[in-house]
Amino acid sequence: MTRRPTILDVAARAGVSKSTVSLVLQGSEQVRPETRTAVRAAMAEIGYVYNRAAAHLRSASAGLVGLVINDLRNPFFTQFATTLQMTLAAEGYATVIANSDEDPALQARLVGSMIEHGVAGLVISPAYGGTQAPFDQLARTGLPVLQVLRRTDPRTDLFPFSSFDYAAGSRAAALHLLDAGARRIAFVGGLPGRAITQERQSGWRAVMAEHGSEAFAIEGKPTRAFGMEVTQTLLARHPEIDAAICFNDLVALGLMAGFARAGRSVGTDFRVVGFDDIEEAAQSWPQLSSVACDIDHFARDTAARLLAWMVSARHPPAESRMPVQLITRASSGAGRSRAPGRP
Amino acid sequence: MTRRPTILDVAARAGVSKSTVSLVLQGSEQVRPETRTAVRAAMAEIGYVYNRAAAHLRSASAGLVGLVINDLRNPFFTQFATTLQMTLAAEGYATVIANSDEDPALQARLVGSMIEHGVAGLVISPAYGGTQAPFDQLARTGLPVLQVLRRTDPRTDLFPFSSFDYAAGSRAAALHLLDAGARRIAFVGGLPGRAITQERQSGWRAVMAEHGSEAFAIEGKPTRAFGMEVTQTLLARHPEIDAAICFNDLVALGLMAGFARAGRSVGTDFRVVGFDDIEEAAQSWPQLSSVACDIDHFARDTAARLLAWMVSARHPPAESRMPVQLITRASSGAGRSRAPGRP
DNA sequence: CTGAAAGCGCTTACAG
DNA sequence: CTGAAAGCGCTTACAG
Repeated sequence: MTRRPTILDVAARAGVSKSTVSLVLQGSEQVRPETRTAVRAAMAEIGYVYNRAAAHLRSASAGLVGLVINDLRNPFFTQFATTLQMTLAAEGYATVIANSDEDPALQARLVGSMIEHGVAGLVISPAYGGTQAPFDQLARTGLPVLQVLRRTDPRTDLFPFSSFDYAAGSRAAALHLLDAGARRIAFVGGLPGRAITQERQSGWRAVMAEHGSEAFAIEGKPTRAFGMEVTQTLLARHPEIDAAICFNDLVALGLMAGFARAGRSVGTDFRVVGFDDIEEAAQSWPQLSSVACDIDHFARDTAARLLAWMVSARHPPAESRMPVQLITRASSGAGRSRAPGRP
Repeated sequence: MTRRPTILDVAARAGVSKSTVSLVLQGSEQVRPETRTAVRAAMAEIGYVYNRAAAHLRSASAGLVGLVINDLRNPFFTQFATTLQMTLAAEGYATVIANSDEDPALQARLVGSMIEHGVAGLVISPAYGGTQAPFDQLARTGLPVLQVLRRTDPRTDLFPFSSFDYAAGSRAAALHLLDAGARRIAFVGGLPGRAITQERQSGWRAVMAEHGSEAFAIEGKPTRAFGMEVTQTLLARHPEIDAAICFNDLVALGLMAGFARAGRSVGTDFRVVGFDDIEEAAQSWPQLSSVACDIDHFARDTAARLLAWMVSARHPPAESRMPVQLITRASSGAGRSRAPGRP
């Protein structure tokens, strides 16, 4: 295995100086087209590979962006990660995706590793718990850092936060269920004490208060298994509940599987609305109504925000909320109509 | 924003030479413990951050591993990617995960980008189609490269291939269904002409041949939607079919949703076995029998293979197959027993 | 155990 | 438009 060719080898082959090769590499306009072509040909002939480490050492950026996700196995985050990566790739940035797996210690190491690798910016959906250390470290670097979907560091001036307008979504879901004939609407799932649980409950709570109904919530893990579990509780101990807004679609699908097992029909006896509108929502039976969060749009928006900050030093607003949309399907006893997310 | 501190700053602060700092950075034994402690303290005080680009430029490796996945949105691959990343992280390697999204052109760019970033090794589950160009480029670098789950380049001496023993899995599934009382077993899903479709069919084909039954396959996309679609075809035009082995669990779940919609019961009238044993298989209703592919084990195994190759120059075998296991549940009319994957 | 020197492969002003 | 020179922040022998 021979030594990897460098710009010196390319320069020798093409009969120019290495500065010229460097300029061609950067797509400079000040090199004659013929020269450029000759240099490109020389590169191809000797199998030249650009060495980013060297470029990075001398200049500012390696064109790397870091993405730290609390749970990459969750399809919602996977979708966000892949779309963000592809959007940034179109702008010439490579994205390093890492999964902190809800582990603050691992997250701290990942953030450290990304800084060492010289990322030009970072997007983080943080794990809960742990210390401020990684954010302090990030603050010291002065790097553009975006908190998305979860806010664990309150310094949104340093780490701007963006998420969806979940409150509007749960309000729309509650109004829709009442409209469809539901009388007692529970909120199912979501870990207690978490900001996102509170946000996804808030619109529903407001509607319940407006209607003088009790806001009955059963909190728990955002999983299918928890949804199935809740079915038992509901059937055995809360027969008066005739509808549920679920923390996410997984809980809703679990709840529906539980009703199926009990031989109870969803969409008439009991109405369900989920959150996220994952692909499966439209493919379950009955089809699941859900508050759609356009994660692709959100990912592209996040990329644009980060690029503006990295490239043009345009600092994003401290907090922003993307609108959501209620998609009504059979599980809430509705047809195919669509109601806007902001009533 | 001030200049990032370098080892020179650390050296000045600690009152040693920069070589000593470098040795401490590498955890060398030849530095006195007191000196080491002093250097570490100096680093913390001035907020020193290791510059990997510089280290990489001078020495061999940046401790980076590349992972290119054809469809990172597929939970099976997501699980593989996250487990591989975490296993390699435990050995001090950072993994750059990228999604080629089944696009050969994008894949070529991603491979090029990873080489430029100086990865020490690469794991690829390749997209189908496109040219050999990226593999030729990889061959020129002499880098350790592992093909996993899909083999698109036949040079397994250069790019060792590993996957699951799907043939044994579909054989076990077919025998189990016959044993449970099924008479006519179809194979549903899997894109025509793909090696993996052929592999997942092969054991079933062999069993059908041994029993003198016709091997009836309906090929198609590996999606829930396709599974639902097939239900119509089956009910309307092939009432004699009383069981199906599905290309993957998504197809199987779609098929089951289709039967549910038609008011037909799965597990008695019709038996279903899926492939992959994704989390949802145990949470659907009825629970789905499936050929389990231990993707976590496979990911750890892949990491070990790659590390052995990168670190100790131990070349893996050209091809290897990991055993699978048939998990029988209600969808095939079985109890909770487990039958081994290799009958 | 520690220090002085060279060099990894680029980019960046600066001359020409 | 092109060339010669310096330097990015490390690691690596090599002396001491």
